[in-house]
Amino acid sequence: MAARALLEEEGEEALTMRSLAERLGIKAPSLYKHVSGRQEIETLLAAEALTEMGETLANESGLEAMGRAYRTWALDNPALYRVATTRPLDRENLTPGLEDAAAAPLLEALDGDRNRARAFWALAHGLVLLELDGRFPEDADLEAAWAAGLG
Amino acid sequence: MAARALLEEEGEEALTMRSLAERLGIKAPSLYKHVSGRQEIETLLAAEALTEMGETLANESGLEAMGRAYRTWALDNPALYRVATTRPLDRENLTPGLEDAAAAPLLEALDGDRNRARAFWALAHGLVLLELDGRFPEDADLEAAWAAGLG
DNA sequence: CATTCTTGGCTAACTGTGTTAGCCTCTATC
DNA sequence: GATAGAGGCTAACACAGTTAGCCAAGAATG
Repeated sequence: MAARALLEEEGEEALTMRSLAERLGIKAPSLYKHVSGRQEIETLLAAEALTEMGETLANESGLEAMGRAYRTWALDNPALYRVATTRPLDRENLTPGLEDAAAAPLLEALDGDRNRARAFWALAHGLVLLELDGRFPEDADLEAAWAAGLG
Repeated sequence: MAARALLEEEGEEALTMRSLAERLGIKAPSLYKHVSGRQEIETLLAAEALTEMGETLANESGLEAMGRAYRTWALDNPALYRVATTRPLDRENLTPGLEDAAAAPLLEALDGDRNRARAFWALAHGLVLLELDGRFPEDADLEAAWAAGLG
Protein backbone atom coordinates (compact mmCIF):
# COMPACT_ATOMS: atom_id res chain seq x y z
CA MET A 1 0.00 0.00 0.00
CA ALA A 2 1.06 3.50 -0.80
CA ALA A 3 -0.41 4.62 2.48
CA ARG A 4 2.44 3.04 4.36
CA ALA A 5 5.16 4.93 2.55
CA LEU A 6 3.31 8.17 3.11
CA LEU A 7 2.88 7.31 6.76
CA GLU A 8 6.51 6.66 7.42
CA GLU A 9 7.96 9.32 5.18
CA GLU A 10 5.79 12.16 6.34
CA GLY A 11 4.50 11.07 9.71
CA GLU A 12 1.16 10.07 11.10
CA GLU A 13 -0.44 13.46 10.63
CA ALA A 14 0.39 13.41 6.95
CA LEU A 15 -1.77 10.40 6.21
CA THR A 16 -4.84 12.20 5.00
CA MET A 17 -7.29 11.22 2.33
CA ARG A 18 -6.20 14.11 0.16
CA SER A 19 -2.47 13.56 0.52
CA LEU A 20 -2.83 9.86 -0.06
CA ALA A 21 -4.89 10.54 -3.16
CA GLU A 22 -2.34 13.02 -4.40
CA ARG A 23 0.42 10.48 -4.02
CA LEU A 24 -1.61 8.15 -6.18
CA GLY A 25 -2.16 10.83 -8.79
CA ILE A 26 -5.83 11.02 -8.01
CA LYS A 27 -8.33 13.25 -6.26
CA ALA A 28 -9.51 12.39 -2.78
CA PRO A 29 -13.09 11.40 -3.60
CA SER A 30 -11.82 8.83 -6.06
CA LEU A 31 -10.31 6.93 -3.17
CA TYR A 32 -13.79 5.95 -2.15
CA LYS A 33 -14.11 3.93 -5.30
CA HIS A 34 -11.48 1.59 -3.89
CA VAL A 35 -11.90 1.80 -0.17
CA SER A 36 -14.79 2.50 2.15
CA GLY A 37 -13.03 5.25 4.05
CA ARG A 38 -10.16 6.15 6.27
CA GLN A 39 -11.10 3.43 8.70
CA GLU A 40 -10.56 0.72 6.14
CA ILE A 41 -7.17 2.07 5.18
CA GLU A 42 -6.12 1.94 8.80
CA THR A 43 -7.39 -1.60 9.10
CA LEU A 44 -5.40 -2.64 6.06
CA LEU A 45 -2.32 -0.98 7.48
CA ALA A 46 -2.86 -2.67 10.81
CA ALA A 47 -3.14 -6.05 9.13
CA GLU A 48 0.10 -5.48 7.26
CA ALA A 49 1.84 -4.36 10.42
CA LEU A 50 0.59 -7.25 12.54
CA THR A 51 1.71 -9.74 9.95
CA GLU A 52 5.12 -8.20 9.76
CA MET A 53 5.53 -7.98 13.50
CA GLY A 54 4.55 -11.60 13.86
CA GLU A 55 7.14 -12.61 11.30
CA THR A 56 9.74 -10.48 13.00
CA LEU A 57 9.14 -12.17 16.33
CA ALA A 58 9.08 -15.60 14.73
CA ASN A 59 12.64 -15.03 13.55
CA GLU A 60 13.89 -14.66 17.08
CA SER A 61 14.20 -17.06 19.93
CA GLY A 62 14.21 -16.14 23.56
CA LEU A 63 12.34 -13.38 25.29
CA GLU A 64 15.23 -11.00 25.30
CA ALA A 65 15.78 -11.28 21.57
CA MET A 66 12.07 -10.91 20.95
CA GLY A 67 11.95 -7.81 23.07
CA ARG A 68 14.82 -6.32 21.17
CA ALA A 69 13.23 -7.19 17.84
CA TYR A 70 9.89 -5.77 18.94
CA ARG A 71 11.44 -2.50 19.93
CA THR A 72 13.52 -2.25 16.80
CA TRP A 73 10.58 -2.87 14.53
CA ALA A 74 8.48 -0.28 16.34
CA LEU A 75 11.20 2.36 16.25
CA ASP A 76 11.75 1.67 12.57
CA ASN A 77 8.05 2.02 11.77
CA PRO A 78 6.73 4.35 14.44
CA ALA A 79 3.70 5.71 12.65
CA LEU A 80 2.65 2.32 11.37
CA TYR A 81 3.18 0.86 14.81
CA ARG A 82 0.81 3.40 16.26
CA VAL A 83 -1.84 2.82 13.66
CA ALA A 84 -1.65 -0.91 14.27
CA THR A 85 -1.62 -0.91 18.06
CA THR A 86 -3.12 2.21 19.55
CA ARG A 87 -6.68 1.93 18.29
CA PRO A 88 -9.43 -0.58 18.72
CA LEU A 89 -9.03 -3.23 16.04
CA ASP A 90 -11.78 -3.52 13.48
CA ARG A 91 -11.94 -7.28 13.81
CA GLU A 92 -14.96 -7.51 11.53
CA ASN A 93 -12.82 -6.58 8.58
CA LEU A 94 -9.61 -8.27 9.56
CA THR A 95 -8.69 -11.66 8.14
CA PRO A 96 -9.47 -14.11 10.91
CA GLY A 97 -6.59 -15.60 12.80
CA LEU A 98 -4.27 -12.76 11.93
CA GLU A 99 -4.15 -11.50 15.49
CA ASP A 100 -3.44 -14.96 16.87
CA ALA A 101 -0.79 -15.55 14.24
CA ALA A 102 1.01 -12.38 15.23
CA ALA A 103 0.95 -13.41 18.87
CA ALA A 104 1.89 -17.02 18.28
CA PRO A 105 5.70 -16.77 18.41
CA LEU A 106 5.58 -15.00 21.73
CA LEU A 107 3.05 -17.39 23.15
CA GLU A 108 5.17 -20.29 22.12
CA ALA A 109 8.26 -18.80 23.71
CA LEU A 110 6.30 -18.62 26.95
CA ASP A 111 5.07 -22.21 26.77
CA GLY A 112 1.53 -21.13 26.08
CA ASP A 113 1.19 -19.04 29.22
CA ARG A 114 -1.29 -16.44 28.02
CA ASN A 115 -1.01 -14.30 31.11
CA ARG A 116 2.71 -13.97 30.84
CA ALA A 117 2.40 -13.38 27.11
CA ARG A 118 -0.04 -10.55 27.74
CA ALA A 119 2.22 -9.08 30.37
CA PHE A 120 5.19 -9.27 28.03
CA TRP A 121 3.24 -7.67 25.25
CA ALA A 122 2.02 -4.90 27.53
CA LEU A 123 5.52 -4.26 28.82
CA ALA A 124 6.94 -4.02 25.32
CA HIS A 125 4.01 -1.91 24.14
CA GLY A 126 4.31 0.45 27.07
CA LEU A 127 8.06 0.82 26.72
CA VAL A 128 7.79 1.52 23.03
CA LEU A 129 4.96 4.02 23.33
CA LEU A 130 6.59 5.91 26.16
CA GLU A 131 9.79 6.05 24.16
CA LEU A 132 8.04 7.16 20.98
CA ASP A 133 6.16 9.84 22.88
CA GLY A 134 9.36 11.12 24.42
CA ARG A 135 8.12 10.38 27.89
CA PHE A 136 11.40 9.11 29.25
CA PRO A 137 14.13 11.56 30.17
CA GLU A 138 16.72 12.26 27.54
CA ASP A 139 19.37 10.40 29.48
CA ALA A 140 17.30 7.36 30.39
CA ASP A 141 19.00 4.05 29.76
CA LEU A 142 16.21 2.28 27.96
CA GLU A 143 18.22 -0.82 27.31
CA ALA A 144 18.48 -1.18 31.07
CA ALA A 145 14.78 -0.54 31.50
CA TRP A 146 13.99 -3.32 29.05
CA ALA A 147 16.38 -5.60 30.86
CA ALA A 148 14.79 -4.72 34.18
CA GLY A 149 11.35 -5.40 32.79
CA LEU A 150 12.28 -8.77 31.39
CA GLY A 151 13.76 -9.88 34.69
CA MET B 1 -11.55 22.65 34.68
CA ALA B 2 -14.76 22.17 32.78
CA ALA B 3 -12.82 20.38 30.08
CA ARG B 4 -12.38 17.39 32.31
CA ALA B 5 -16.07 16.86 32.89
CA LEU B 6 -16.73 17.12 29.19
CA LEU B 7 -13.94 14.69 28.49
CA GLU B 8 -15.21 12.02 30.80
CA GLU B 9 -18.91 12.48 30.22
CA GLU B 10 -18.82 12.55 26.47
CA GLY B 11 -15.56 10.90 25.57
CA GLU B 12 -12.31 12.04 24.07
CA GLU B 13 -13.77 12.95 20.69
CA ALA B 14 -16.22 15.29 22.34
CA LEU B 15 -13.56 17.60 23.70
CA THR B 16 -13.64 20.20 20.99
CA MET B 17 -13.15 23.92 21.24
CA ARG B 18 -16.74 24.53 20.29
CA SER B 19 -18.29 22.02 22.66
CA LEU B 20 -16.10 23.18 25.50
CA ALA B 21 -17.08 26.76 24.80
CA GLU B 22 -20.73 25.83 24.67
CA ARG B 23 -20.49 24.14 28.04
CA LEU B 24 -19.09 27.38 29.39
CA GLY B 25 -21.89 29.39 27.80
CA ILE B 26 -19.52 31.02 25.38
CA LYS B 27 -18.54 30.92 21.73
CA ALA B 28 -15.42 29.09 20.69
CA PRO B 29 -13.25 32.06 19.72
CA SER B 30 -13.74 33.53 23.18
CA LEU B 31 -11.83 30.61 24.62
CA TYR B 32 -8.70 32.11 23.15
CA LYS B 33 -9.02 35.02 25.54
CA HIS B 34 -8.27 32.59 28.34
CA VAL B 35 -6.11 29.96 26.76
CA SER B 36 -3.64 29.87 23.92
CA GLY B 37 -5.26 26.94 22.16
CA ARG B 38 -6.21 23.31 22.37
CA GLN B 39 -2.66 22.38 23.20
CA GLU B 40 -2.70 24.38 26.39
CA ILE B 41 -5.96 22.84 27.51
CA GLU B 42 -4.46 19.41 27.06
CA THR B 43 -1.40 20.42 28.99
CA LEU B 44 -3.54 21.68 31.86
CA LEU B 45 -5.51 18.45 31.83
CA ALA B 46 -2.31 16.42 31.79
CA ALA B 47 -1.01 18.36 34.78
CA GLU B 48 -4.20 17.70 36.69
CA ALA B 49 -4.11 14.04 35.80
CA LEU B 50 -0.46 13.56 36.69
CA THR B 51 -0.97 15.20 40.05
CA GLU B 52 -3.94 13.02 40.79
CA MET B 53 -2.23 9.85 39.68
CA GLY B 54 0.75 10.67 41.85
CA GLU B 55 -1.49 11.17 44.86
CA THR B 56 -3.32 7.96 44.12
CA LEU B 57 -0.10 5.98 44.05
CA ALA B 58 1.17 7.71 47.16
CA ASN B 59 -1.80 6.35 49.05
CA GLU B 60 -0.77 2.79 48.37
CA SER B 61 2.13 0.72 49.53
CA GLY B 62 3.56 -2.22 47.69
CA LEU B 63 3.82 -2.75 43.99
CA GLU B 64 0.74 -4.87 43.72
CA ALA B 65 -1.44 -2.29 45.40
CA MET B 66 0.04 0.44 43.27
CA GLY B 67 -0.63 -1.54 40.14
CA ARG B 68 -4.21 -2.05 41.17
CA ALA B 69 -4.63 1.63 41.99
CA TYR B 70 -3.03 2.66 38.71
CA ARG B 71 -5.36 0.49 36.72
CA THR B 72 -8.41 1.59 38.65
CA TRP B 73 -7.65 5.25 38.20
CA ALA B 74 -7.08 4.82 34.49
CA LEU B 75 -10.28 2.85 33.96
CA ASP B 76 -12.20 5.44 35.95
CA ASN B 77 -10.78 8.30 33.88
CA PRO B 78 -10.02 6.75 30.52
CA ALA B 79 -10.15 9.84 28.34
CA LEU B 80 -8.18 11.92 30.79
CA TYR B 81 -5.67 9.13 31.15
CA ARG B 82 -5.12 9.14 27.43
CA VAL B 83 -4.71 12.87 27.22
CA ALA B 84 -2.17 12.77 30.01
CA THR B 85 -0.10 9.83 28.87
CA THR B 86 -0.38 9.19 25.16
CA ARG B 87 1.10 12.38 23.79
CA PRO B 88 4.42 14.10 24.07
CA LEU B 89 4.36 16.28 27.18
CA ASP B 90 4.64 20.00 26.67
CA ARG B 91 7.24 20.33 29.39
CA GLU B 92 7.83 24.01 28.61
CA ASN B 93 4.43 24.84 29.98
CA LEU B 94 4.24 22.33 32.77
CA THR B 95 5.03 23.33 36.34
CA PRO B 96 8.53 21.97 36.94
CA GLY B 97 8.86 18.93 39.11
CA LEU B 98 5.33 17.77 38.45
CA GLU B 99 6.45 14.78 36.45
CA ASP B 100 8.95 13.74 39.08
CA ALA B 101 6.39 14.20 41.83
CA ALA B 102 3.97 11.91 40.06
CA ALA B 103 6.64 9.27 39.69
CA ALA B 104 8.04 9.63 43.19
CA PRO B 105 5.83 7.13 45.05
CA LEU B 106 6.64 4.38 42.60
CA LEU B 107 10.31 5.19 42.59
CA GLU B 108 10.35 5.05 46.35
CA ALA B 109 8.58 1.71 46.40
CA LEU B 110 11.36 0.40 44.18
CA ASP B 111 14.17 1.78 46.34
CA GLY B 112 15.09 4.35 43.75
CA ASP B 113 15.73 1.87 40.99
CA ARG B 114 14.84 3.97 37.97
CA ASN B 115 15.07 1.14 35.51
CA ARG B 116 12.64 -1.01 37.41
CA ALA B 117 10.39 2.00 37.92
CA ARG B 118 10.35 2.64 34.19
CA ALA B 119 9.63 -0.99 33.49
CA PHE B 120 6.79 -1.00 36.01
CA TRP B 121 5.35 2.16 34.53
CA ALA B 122 5.57 0.77 31.03
CA LEU B 123 3.93 -2.48 32.07
CA ALA B 124 1.07 -0.68 33.76
CA HIS B 125 0.75 1.77 30.87
CA GLY B 126 0.72 -1.01 28.31
CA LEU B 127 -1.79 -3.11 30.19
CA VAL B 128 -4.10 -0.16 30.66
CA LEU B 129 -3.91 1.01 27.06
CA LEU B 130 -4.42 -2.43 25.62
CA GLU B 131 -7.39 -2.90 27.89
CA LEU B 132 -8.87 0.50 27.04
CA ASP B 133 -8.44 -0.16 23.35
CA GLY B 134 -10.16 -3.52 23.66
CA ARG B 135 -7.08 -5.33 22.45
CA PHE B 136 -7.37 -8.24 24.84
CA PRO B 137 -9.90 -10.97 24.17
CA GLU B 138 -13.24 -10.62 25.87
CA ASP B 139 -12.51 -13.52 28.18
CA ALA B 140 -8.95 -12.53 29.10
CA ASP B 141 -8.19 -12.67 32.81
CA LEU B 142 -6.54 -9.31 33.17
CA GLU B 143 -6.09 -9.65 36.91
CA ALA B 144 -3.95 -12.66 36.17
CA ALA B 145 -2.04 -10.79 33.48
CA TRP B 146 -1.24 -8.04 35.96
CA ALA B 147 -0.16 -10.61 38.49
CA ALA B 148 2.03 -12.33 35.90
CA GLY B 149 3.59 -9.03 34.98
CA LEU B 150 4.40 -8.07 38.52
CA GLY B 151 6.07 -11.40 39.15
C1' DC C 1 -22.12 -4.29 -34.53
C1' DA C 2 -24.73 -1.68 -31.24
C1' DT C 3 -26.16 -1.18 -26.81
C1' DT C 4 -25.76 -1.36 -22.09
C1' DC C 5 -23.35 -1.75 -17.66
C1' DT C 6 -19.39 -1.27 -14.82
C1' DT C 7 -15.24 0.84 -13.42
C1' DG C 8 -12.99 4.64 -11.92
C1' DG C 9 -12.01 9.10 -12.56
C1' DC C 10 -13.82 14.12 -11.76
C1' DT C 11 -16.00 18.70 -9.53
C1' DA C 12 -18.88 20.76 -6.17
C1' DA C 13 -20.34 20.80 -1.85
C1' DC C 14 -21.42 19.76 3.25
C1' DT C 15 -20.20 19.27 8.05
C1' DG C 16 -16.98 19.73 11.62
C1' DT C 17 -12.24 20.90 13.25
C1' DG C 18 -8.78 24.54 15.19
C1' DT C 19 -7.78 29.19 14.70
C1' DT C 20 -7.37 34.38 13.48
C1' DA C 21 -8.99 39.14 12.67
C1' DG C 22 -11.48 42.69 14.02
C1' DC C 23 -15.25 44.81 16.48
C1' DC C 24 -17.87 46.22 20.62
C1' DT C 25 -19.22 46.68 25.42
C1' DC C 26 -18.61 46.72 30.10
C1' DT C 27 -15.83 47.90 34.01
C1' DA C 28 -12.22 49.52 36.66
C1' DT C 29 -8.71 53.08 37.20
C1' DC C 30 -6.56 57.54 37.06
C1' DG D 1 -15.38 61.83 32.91
C1' DA D 2 -11.72 59.85 29.68
C1' DT D 3 -9.24 55.77 28.93
C1' DA D 4 -7.50 51.23 28.82
C1' DG D 5 -8.13 46.43 29.37
C1' DA D 6 -10.89 42.23 29.84
C1' DG D 7 -13.78 39.36 27.66
C1' DG D 8 -17.45 38.70 24.97
C1' DC D 9 -19.04 38.50 19.79
C1' DT D 10 -19.40 37.50 14.31
C1' DA D 11 -17.19 36.41 10.07
C1' DA D 12 -13.98 33.96 7.94
C1' DC D 13 -10.02 30.69 6.63
C1' DA D 14 -7.72 26.30 5.87
C1' DC D 15 -8.06 21.70 6.20
C1' DA D 16 -10.24 17.19 7.73
C1' DG D 17 -13.49 13.23 6.05
C1' DT D 18 -17.14 12.36 3.26
C1' DT D 19 -21.26 12.36 -0.18
C1' DA D 20 -23.75 13.34 -4.50
C1' DG D 21 -23.81 13.35 -9.02
C1' DC D 22 -21.69 13.68 -13.53
C1' DC D 23 -18.91 11.68 -17.32
C1' DA D 24 -15.70 8.85 -20.15
C1' DA D 25 -13.53 4.52 -21.36
C1' DG D 26 -13.82 -0.21 -21.72
C1' DA D 27 -16.21 -4.84 -20.94
C1' DA D 28 -20.09 -7.55 -21.54
C1' DT D 29 -24.16 -8.75 -23.73
C1' DG D 30 -28.05 -8.64 -27.08
